[in-house]
Amino acid sequence: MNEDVMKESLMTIREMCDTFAVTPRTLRFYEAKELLFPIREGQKRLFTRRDRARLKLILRGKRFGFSLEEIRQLLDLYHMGDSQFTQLREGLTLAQAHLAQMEEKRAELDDAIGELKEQMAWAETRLAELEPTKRAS
Amino acid sequence: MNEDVMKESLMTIREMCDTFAVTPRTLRFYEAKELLFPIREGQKRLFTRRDRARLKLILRGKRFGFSLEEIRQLLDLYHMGDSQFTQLREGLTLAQAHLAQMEEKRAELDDAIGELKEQMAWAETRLAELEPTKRAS
DNA sequence: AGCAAAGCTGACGCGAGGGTAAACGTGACG
DNA sequence: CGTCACGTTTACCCTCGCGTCAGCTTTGCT
Repeated sequence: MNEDVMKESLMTIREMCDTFAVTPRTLRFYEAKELLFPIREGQKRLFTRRDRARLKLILRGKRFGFSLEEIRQLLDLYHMGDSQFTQLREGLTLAQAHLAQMEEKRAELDDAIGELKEQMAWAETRLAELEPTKRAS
Repeated sequence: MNEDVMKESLMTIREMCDTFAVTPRTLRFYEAKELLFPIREGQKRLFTRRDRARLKLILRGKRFGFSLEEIRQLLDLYHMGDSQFTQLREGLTLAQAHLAQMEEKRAELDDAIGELKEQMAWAETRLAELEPTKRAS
């Protein structure tokens, strides 16, 4: 029967959490935000292949700094898209904007790291000045 | 009188905002979090030199990725510190931890940027494959 | 006296969940 | 059959760094 097929393709929330290193709370949160659509067996959620694919994309999107809302739109594009072409083009446009943001962020981070290092060097100099004084007195 | 001295050393919330490019809300928020201690003339806040010095450090700390709570602790160390030595040493220790975090963050960001670029390149390839197909059909 | 601008307090909202409680289900064991 | 221990569900408040809104007083200008 298709029950066997289902058994292999459906995962409980626990299995999902172990597989993807997220908490149950997170999966329920994503469901509430309409990012995932697990089916229900009684009260329990059962996650399909589709949910797993979506979750992978969600986690990847988060690493790229997309907001959950942006990710939801991209996922919707993916599954509702009449034309793969349009999906790809819109996805690319969004990705380009985000790439720019990420590179700007990295530049700021570099500046901050440089400035912090300077401050630390200064502090160490002061420390070196103070320590002998302490010993001498 | 010392009123003149005060006038020079005290700033209204507006002047503070213009000087430091922050909103009134931010200054009130920092006061609520005990990062700033403006004096009151009636119900109006008047910010002292000390507040300005603290605000500078707050904004710098934020650029370094410190939380406001961490910044508060550092500022308290600064003003309450019996020994400058201890202040500097503890500050340095905290700074070292943060520097490590920042560099880790930058590494992750670099990875994400690289991965995103790969994905974009792949998407462009697909687009290039799809576009002629569209024209040919 | 009237009115606008600035300032004040207090409360609620966001994003992306975390934490905890209370209730419900389910399986194993005696 | 009871009950013990879990696992899962819904549901509500907490976080952080403010933004935003409503409603109040205070101040200055005409």
